[in-house]
Amino acid sequence: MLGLSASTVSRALRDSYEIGEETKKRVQDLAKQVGYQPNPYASSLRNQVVRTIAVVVPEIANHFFSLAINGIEEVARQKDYHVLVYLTHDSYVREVAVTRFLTNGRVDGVLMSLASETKDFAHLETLRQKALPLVFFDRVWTDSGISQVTTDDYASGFRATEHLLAAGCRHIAYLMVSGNLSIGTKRRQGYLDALNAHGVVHEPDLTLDGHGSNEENLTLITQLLQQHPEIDGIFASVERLAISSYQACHGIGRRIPDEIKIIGFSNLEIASLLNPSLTTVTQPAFDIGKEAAQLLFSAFKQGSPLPRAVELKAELIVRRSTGGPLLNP
Amino acid sequence: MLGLSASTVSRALRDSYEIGEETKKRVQDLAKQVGYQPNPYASSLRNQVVRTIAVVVPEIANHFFSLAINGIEEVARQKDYHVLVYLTHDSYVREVAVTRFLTNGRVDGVLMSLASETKDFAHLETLRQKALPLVFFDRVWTDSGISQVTTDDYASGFRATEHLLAAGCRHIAYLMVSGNLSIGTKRRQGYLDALNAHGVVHEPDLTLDGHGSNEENLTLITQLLQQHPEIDGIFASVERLAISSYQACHGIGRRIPDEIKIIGFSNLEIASLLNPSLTTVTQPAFDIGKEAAQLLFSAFKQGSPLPRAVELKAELIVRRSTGGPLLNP
DNA sequence: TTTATTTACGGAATCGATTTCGTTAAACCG
DNA sequence: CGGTTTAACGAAATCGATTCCGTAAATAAA
Repeated sequence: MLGLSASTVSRALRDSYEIGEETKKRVQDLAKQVGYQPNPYASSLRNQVVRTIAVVVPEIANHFFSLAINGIEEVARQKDYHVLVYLTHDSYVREVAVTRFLTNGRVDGVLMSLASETKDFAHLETLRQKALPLVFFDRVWTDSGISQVTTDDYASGFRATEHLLAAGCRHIAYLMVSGNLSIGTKRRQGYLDALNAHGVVHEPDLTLDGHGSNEENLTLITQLLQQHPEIDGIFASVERLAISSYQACHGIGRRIPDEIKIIGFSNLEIASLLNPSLTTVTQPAFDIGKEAAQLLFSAFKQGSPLPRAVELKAELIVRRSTGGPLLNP
Repeated sequence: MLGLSASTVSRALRDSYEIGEETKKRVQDLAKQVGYQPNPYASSLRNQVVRTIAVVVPEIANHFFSLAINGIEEVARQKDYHVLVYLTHDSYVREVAVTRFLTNGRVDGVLMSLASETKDFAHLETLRQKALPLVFFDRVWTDSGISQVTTDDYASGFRATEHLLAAGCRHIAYLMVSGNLSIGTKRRQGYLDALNAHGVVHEPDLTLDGHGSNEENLTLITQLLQQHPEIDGIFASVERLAISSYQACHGIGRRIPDEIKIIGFSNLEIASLLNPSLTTVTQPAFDIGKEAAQLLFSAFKQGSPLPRAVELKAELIVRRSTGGPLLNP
């Protein structure tokens, strides 16, 4: 439109020193006027940079993950990056499929929270081989030497269990989703060590693996409570299982906190409005997302900085479900 | 690696009839072996198709939207499409900025739920001009002639109000987030018509615009309840405001449902576990997402099929907060 | 005044995949 | 057996933006 070559236009738009001031202005003004926007994929082809990252999570209808994505999006927006979201629904097969099509230059980096089914990590080695930056958050591959952002899972598990013990519980059920992942093992180790530290015998029968659907979990928990009427405390290591526990107790008329006390990892902002209000171990989900994204972006800048493992602290919020006050935060 | 030209390889991988069977097999086998994946952006440059859609929503830490995204992702995955997620945080400026960088071939289509601030739609006209397929869901631009998926907002607003009236309420507060958007006006019209149909006078002072932060809304609602002690019912037209209403009532010791009854639009799967359990108008969020995505994909196939307006039905689930039974779904 | 630099821009190669247009050799037809 | 068709493949153009390389004109240095 201005009788200039494509190279001149390109340089003018990128404010190159090679272009005269007047020409630059004419180009930039016209570009603004006609709303010109460069095709991002054409430039990615030259630059080998797409300004896009992938977020791979087990689920999205979950407070922890939606808050984490919120944090990630915030950082990405500031850096002018775009965010692709993929859900694995906790399926290993799906996770492998997703990682496969991320290794084609589709994204500059990946933020990932592993599926609970995942035991084998070969698909993640592929990312490393292709030099695709990767940062885990929450559900991490611990000994991978890959950057990760987690919560103080062991300490939180210990504190949560200790809190139940202090509230008088002696038969504490432990509900988890994955024996493979760090969040499974670390929180569980905290639970075991706390029992041990307080001289309470660990009863393996009281551990339940709730990796299925919410309906299945509700059935399993109900059965567990009926088969073991001695259970006087439940430690739900993920939010979904805390909710299912409430439903199970309501269903069979078990009174919380009188007959049974419940504590759960959760980011429900309405935990205080539940009946009764739920004592939670609340992870800084938004900050975990932000921190993970920042780690990823720092990996873009440097060649490859030392992989870092950041651990943020979770907060124990005592409410009515473990005998806390009727009115609470 | 096989001494073949790029054109032959490309054709072999796409199973072209122009390539000999034996050559095809050699190429395909080697591709599998070395894990070859074509660069999606290079092919998008030729095909003018990126197999990527954008989802633009006000927020993500919200049951309705996270469920809708879940539905969208499900359809996208089946069609082998990728999903970019953008958050507007209900900001008009942000929404305009997002639409701007979607018109560069970055995506093949857009699914959008409008920011509550949005009153002007010029930025969306741009999408139409650039022939970028667009489908609204939930928070739609009603008279745009653009495909949209909504809930039966008017009928739901009417039913919800009628339910409060039947429960004995005579001074019903209406809490909303946006007077511009259809979900604001339609639900509100249902509320007004229901009052009218039952001979109850509408009190304009009892309508509150809660477009700010949760903290601000909590303050506003608390003030409203204190200034109008006659209020015996609250109709929260979005989830966030229902939660803030609970907090306000708890905060100033207003007993639900004895002194005040509350009904809210909500997709909280734990509405039944709240104290007291919350009567909800529950939208089929997952299906809305699916339906919207399917509309978008059908627009890809056809040149441009007639814009369609799909309306799904919301469900009124009566629980304790409006005097329903103590045990409920 | 002649040579060396800048300044300001255009041409063409490049990124990776696809596709149009040839081209060669074998197969087929009358 | 000469001419035509078909099968199977390669060369080069293409998508849009960027950048290396070149070059003409203007300016500065010698």
